[in-house]
Parts: sequence; C-alpha cells; structure tokens
Amino acid sequence: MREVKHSLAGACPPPTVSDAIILGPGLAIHGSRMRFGRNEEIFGEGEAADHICRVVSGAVRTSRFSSDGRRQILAFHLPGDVFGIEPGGVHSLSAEAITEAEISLIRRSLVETAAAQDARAARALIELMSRQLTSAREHALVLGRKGASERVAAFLLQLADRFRAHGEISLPMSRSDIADYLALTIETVSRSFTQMERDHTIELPSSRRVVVCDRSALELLQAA
Amino acid sequence: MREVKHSLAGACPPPTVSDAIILGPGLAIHGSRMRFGRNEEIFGEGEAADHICRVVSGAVRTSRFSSDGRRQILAFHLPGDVFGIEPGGVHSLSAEAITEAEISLIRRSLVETAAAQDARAARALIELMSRQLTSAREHALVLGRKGASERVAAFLLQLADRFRAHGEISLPMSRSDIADYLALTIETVSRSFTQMERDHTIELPSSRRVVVCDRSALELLQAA
DNA sequence: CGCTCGATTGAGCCGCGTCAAAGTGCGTGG
DNA sequence: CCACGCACTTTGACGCGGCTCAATCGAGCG
Repeated sequence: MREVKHSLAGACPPPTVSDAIILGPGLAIHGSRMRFGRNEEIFGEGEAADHICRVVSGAVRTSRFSSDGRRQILAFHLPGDVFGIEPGGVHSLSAEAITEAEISLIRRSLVETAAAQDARAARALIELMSRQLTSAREHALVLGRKGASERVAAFLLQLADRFRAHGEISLPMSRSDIADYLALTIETVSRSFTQMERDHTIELPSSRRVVVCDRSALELLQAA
Repeated sequence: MREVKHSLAGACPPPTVSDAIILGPGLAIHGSRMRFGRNEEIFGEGEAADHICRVVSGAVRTSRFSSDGRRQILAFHLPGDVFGIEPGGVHSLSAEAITEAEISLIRRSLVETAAAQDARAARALIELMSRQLTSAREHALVLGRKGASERVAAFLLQLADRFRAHGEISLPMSRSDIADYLALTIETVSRSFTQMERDHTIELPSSRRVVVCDRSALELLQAA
C-alpha cells in the first residue's frame, strides 16, 4: 500500500534487512546496532523506554507475565519488524532475543522530534501502531475463539506468510515459545504438530523445521 | 499525564461527556452527533472508515467474528472513549450500540489533516492508539492466562475503575456480551457471579447491578 | 560415548462447554 | 390492574478438550 509498509511488515529473513533506517520515504533515522544472544533480554517490563527497536536479523519475542507468573508471549518479531514503541516512556512488556539477533536501537527522542516536525513521519508511526493493534486484535480472537489445533494452524499460516518461504519454514522459536504465544502447553502444541503430520498437512524434517504440504488444509483447520 | 487523557480515558457516565470535541489542548474538532438504538450497528467489518467515533453517552461494543461465526468482543466503549480509528480506511471490526447511545462522528479526513498540520494532534492520535494497544494486550493476557472466575474478576475491576462509581456498578451489557468479551459462555459467567456473591465478594441487587463489597478479594481472585 | 535439554507420547483428571429446564423481570394487551 | 409472553438469567447434569504428571525419545555437545 505504501513504501514504508514493505520494509516494515513483509520481510524475508534469509536476505537480512540490512539497513538501520526506520521512518518515511525521504526521511531516515539511523540507530545504533546491537547484538543480543539467545534468550538475552533486550528490555524489561517497567524499564524506561528511551529506544525504539527494529529487528535487523534474528528473531525477538515480546511478552508479559500474569500475576501468577505465567508467561504470555504477545508477538514474535522478525527482520524488518519494529517493536518497543511506548509513547508513555515506560515499557509495558519485555523483549528477549529468541535467537542470536541484531537489533537497531533508535532514540525515542529522535523519533518524537521527527514525528513532531514531519507529518509523514508521524503518519508512519501511526500506521505502525495501527498494524500492531490489528495483530493484537487478531491474536485476541485466536486466543478467545479457537481450539488448540486451530491455533497452531493459524500460527503456522501466519509464519508462512511472514517468511515468504516457499515450502519449508525454519522456526526460530521453541515449542515452549509457541505454547506461550498460543496460550497452550508444549504437550498440546506437540500433539497438534504430530496430528497434522499424520494427516499429511505438514512434514517435520526436524522439530524446528516445518514443511507445509497442504496449505488449504491448514486454512480449513484454522477456520474450524 | 496530559489534558487529553482525562477527557478520553477516565470518564464518568452519569454526568455525560457532553462535548463533541476530540483532539489536543487548543485544537478541537467538532463532529456530528448521532443517536443509535439498542443493538444498532454503528459500522460493520469491511465498511469504509471515513469517520472516527467518540461516545458521548451510552455504551458501545466493538467485535469481530471468527470464521466459524463465533463473536469475540474486543472492547467496550464508555462515554469519552474513542473508537473506530482506522488509518487504512477500512473497518477491521464492527461496532454496535449496547444501550441507546449518542455518538459523535468526526470525518477521518479532518482528523488526518489536523494530524498532518499540527504535531500536537498527531501526538494525541498516537497516544490514543497506544492506549488501545495496551488494553488489547491486557485483554490477550486475560484470555490467554486466566481461568473463568479470574477473567470475571478482572472484568469487574476494570469496569469499576472506568465508572468511577463508589460501590455500585450498573452494567450496560448483557451476560452474553460479557461472555463474548471474556471468551466464556453465559452460563460460566453467571456461575462466576453467583460464586462471588456466595463468597460475599460482590452483591447482585439485580442482574445488571453489581456492588463490589470486597475489592481486595476481587484483586486476589484476579491474580489467581 | 554419555550427559543434558528439548520434544514426543501416554494415562488420567478437571474445568469449562453443552444441553436442558426452571426462574425472573419487563413490556404489552386484555 | 393483572395475565401473558418473551427475552434474559440462573441452575443442574454430563461430556470432552486440553492440562497435569510421568516416562521415553532424540539431538547436540563435551
């Protein structure tokens, strides 16, 4: 729909989004690139949010903990995705690297002055948040209204679209991450995978690699 | 935190938010006020979103339908709340009046030009969306990580805070609305209410009126 | 080769959904 | 004013899907 969208939403991991640019057509803000190791925290709930983050390579999860300590993963972020926008200045969720990851960190103050001075930058920010809002709502719909295998199917379809991978998807996240994203247990996720494999809907060359054999079956399953 | 916030987030229904103003400190956009009857559709999924809406009086629900036809209510909107912001121009959810409601409709184009010309307006929009994003995430956490009675407790606390009603809350929505918001059945919602009444946590003078007797018990229950 | 961590598989249980039947409040018309 | 009807709510009995607990399997790595 718009130049920004391509570089932010649809992204293909293997040829890593190599640039550290964030907003608008003419207008680019460079951030400082940082590396994070597996499971390393990028920021935590309650911390000051003076940076906005963009995935350059690798994968990131953002999560919150319920009062009884259970983790809910709210989103996975792949190369090109932006996360950690907090106009209030305090992070309301935490972010960790799932795999070794390169993150470009842009000072919030820079983004804010850019948004204040350039209408296109403000517009880009608004669209970014709008997209996050849409996927948060979709997520709520999945958690509220779908059964276990439907959730897993929805997850796989979503991932297949984001990696524009023909055929094989290599999952950056563990079963535990998937379970905490879909609000299931690892056992249930595992059983759903196995069942789909039995039905020849997917193949599992290894636990982290998924081949979608029958996309329409997945779509049917997702609807349920 | 900011003048806008007070008029948009915390609102007290009885003295209805009588104004049709929307953004910023100096900057106000007037909308045309419209009345909607019980269960009347304000806008539907897929329709063109050329207006942004603000509740003047009454209550509104926004919802989406899962592919198998089950409804998920994403949010309730009370006087002062803004809903229906869609930068993409198409509504990704539908909105209906829960009770007789007055809604002020502001042309999207006006808001967009305001946001393009005035940085404060853009900022206000961004904060509005940020707040919606935060509550969508909170909702996902509740749906993903809480049991039935914990969900109901969370719902009651949330509502008690939004109506700054001392003691009694009068629910604008039916059990069916509550169930579709919390992703439960009406039976389970009803049972949770009854159980809380037995525990002297709440009282139910009528099915639409709730008195919170023991707030800390609710908070404890919510955490679970 | 063996250790460790993640994934899979199985058995049993429990919370919530489903189905069914009263019960309650409110508006309408006699 | 009361009788009736309808929509909503409550309550009960029962079944099932997904969680829990536990054992086994498999892959990466020292």
